[in-house]
Amino acid sequence: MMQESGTEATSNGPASQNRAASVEDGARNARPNSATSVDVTAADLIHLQPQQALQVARQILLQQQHQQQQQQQQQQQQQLQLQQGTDLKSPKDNENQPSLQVPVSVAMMTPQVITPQQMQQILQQQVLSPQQLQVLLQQQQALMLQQQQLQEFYKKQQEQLHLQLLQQQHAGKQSKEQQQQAQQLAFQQQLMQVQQLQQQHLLNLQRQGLLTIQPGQTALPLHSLTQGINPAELQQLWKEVTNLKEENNSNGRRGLDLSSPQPPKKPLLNQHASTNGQYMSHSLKREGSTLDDYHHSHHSHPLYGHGVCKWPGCEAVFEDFQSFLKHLNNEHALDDRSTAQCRVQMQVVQQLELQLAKDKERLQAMMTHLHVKSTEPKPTPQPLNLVSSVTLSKTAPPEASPPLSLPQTPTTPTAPLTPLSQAHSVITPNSLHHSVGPMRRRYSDKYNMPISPDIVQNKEFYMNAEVRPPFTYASLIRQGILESPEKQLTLNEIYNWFTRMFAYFRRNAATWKGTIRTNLSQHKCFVRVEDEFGSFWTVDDEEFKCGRHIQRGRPQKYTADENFDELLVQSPALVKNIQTSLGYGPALSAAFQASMAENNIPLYTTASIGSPTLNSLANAIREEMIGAMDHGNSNGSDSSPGRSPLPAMHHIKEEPLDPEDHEGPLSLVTTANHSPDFDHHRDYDDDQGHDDML
DNA sequence: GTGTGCCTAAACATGG
DNA sequence: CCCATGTTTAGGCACA
Repeated sequence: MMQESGTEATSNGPASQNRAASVEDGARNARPNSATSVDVTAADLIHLQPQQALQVARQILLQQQHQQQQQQQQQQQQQLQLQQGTDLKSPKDNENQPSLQVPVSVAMMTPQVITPQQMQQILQQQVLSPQQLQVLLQQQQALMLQQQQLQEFYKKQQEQLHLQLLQQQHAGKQSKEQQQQAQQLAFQQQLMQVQQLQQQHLLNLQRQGLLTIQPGQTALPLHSLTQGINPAELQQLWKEVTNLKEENNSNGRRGLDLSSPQPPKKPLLNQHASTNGQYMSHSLKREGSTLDDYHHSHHSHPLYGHGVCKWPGCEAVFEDFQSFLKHLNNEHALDDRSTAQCRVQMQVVQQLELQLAKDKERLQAMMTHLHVKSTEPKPTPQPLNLVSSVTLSKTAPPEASPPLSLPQTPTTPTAPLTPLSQAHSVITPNSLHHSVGPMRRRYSDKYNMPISPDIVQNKEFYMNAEVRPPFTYASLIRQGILESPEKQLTLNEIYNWFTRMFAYFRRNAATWKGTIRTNLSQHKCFVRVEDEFGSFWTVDDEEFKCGRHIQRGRPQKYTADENFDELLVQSPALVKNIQTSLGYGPALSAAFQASMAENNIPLYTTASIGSPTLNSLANAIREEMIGAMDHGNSNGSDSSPGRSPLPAMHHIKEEPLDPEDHEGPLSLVTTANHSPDFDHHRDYDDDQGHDDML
């Protein structure tokens, strides 16, 4: 928990920086031209080629952005006129310029949102894994939610400003302009304050891993920051809220009541509906009844759910909706704090949008890549997602396609390159209909596919996308250990490796950490070694290839016809501890294992009887170790500071042997504990120990 | 239907 | 007592 390192969130590579920058640049560059270029609806995307669909979608978004920008410009002009003219407008003016009621801030909130429906349409053309789809949809939904909240807040903000301005109006025309100027000043000060809060908030988000802002990418968040705060916008924002007086005049005095309907806002909502299908459903719903009805009868305020105030950081509980409304008006009224929170929320939304843009870019690269690949093999119309691809891969003879030799030439550094899916299956749109639930089948398990190539090639992808890596915990732990300089990691370092390498494991730490501990204990391939500074874990790759677990429960029956030699060879309990009981340093232990592997000799211990070769080699290593230990422990480990790379001679937990099995130091009988299928995969021994790259 | 592998939760033990 | 670490067991799920 406490070791959730704070550095992972910023570990994006330069490639993603470039990608994000290009997205931003593209958006900026496209704006001036987009008005004349794109005239495609989301529905048209269905008829497009998969590669084109996303680009068109992006063009649509850019077009929408441009329209919004135009609206903003219009508003600026209109507000300029308003400022130059009299401060108060007649209702007629209001009717003539309905766009005045469109808050710039609200327009800013919906720059790049595609509806889930649109997203589905697009995605169903593509080749996607359920995980990727899930991630996209979650991001999209989060965006929608936040936008709704922001819109509600801005409505309320405007209404409250209406009231204030109405009061000012009653105070007399003479002082009105002065008051406005004073308020404008105060407002700007508030926003400046908010800017600082935003930066803090961004930093927090970054630390929490919610945002991934690369060092070279600072221009983006800074840009959005300044974009949200620049003086022009301050002016705009101020004018915009001050121009709502007429609206209030025509509507009567219902300023503070959030439940008060806002007929002039309907065009705004519908306008959004044109760009946001999900919101359209809301707006249409609202059009059927007043907002009052909406809030009171449906009680589905975006800031109110399950009896809890959903204002950021609030979470106050309320019995009924009315008390919530009171709370909303009292606790979250227009003040410095609320304004700051609102602006922060805007930044959050902007960042999410940015992230979405990046992910869409990534998605496009993925789809382009996979689409090309999908035409190569026979287009089997079956399987579908990675799960199935795993299954397929398992049916294929491993030696026919050694994972290590897969010539992967990434089209994009972040596109997930899943050798198996590319080699053996085609991800079809049907896969989208499959559940996006947790994957129970991960490759590298039964046939012990080395996962290094995939992890290495998709490193950046897994680091940034909250996609569950399609590997078993045991495979991942092994990878982490083998990646370490000393081929050994403490439990804590294993945790850190997971959080560092996989965005997915930056959440639900309690769950996966527990699973890691269970795996370490249950898998015979993980060997715990103790030294004077603590304990660490190493990998017995041979055992990993066998994929055995520590015997749980009652020992399996050992039939007399089992081959005794094989039992010797397969002694996992011995491997689990006797090896380390000799006090071999992990590095040498790894070397030892490698030697064993090269000789195709299963790793067990010097104590175990077996081949003379093994015995002699083990003895030689032991002597070497003893000599080395005389020189003390010198070389430190980067990944495990404060711990000696050489374990102390004293060790370790004793293997809990069954009493009837514990006969003599050699414990040969423990072999009886093994699974009946212990020797199923001996043919893959030649693969061993060569995939500890990185 | 059954066996197997994996994941997850939980209980428990141990040591700092 | 709390927490981290480690072990063990049980149940659920997916798959062959």
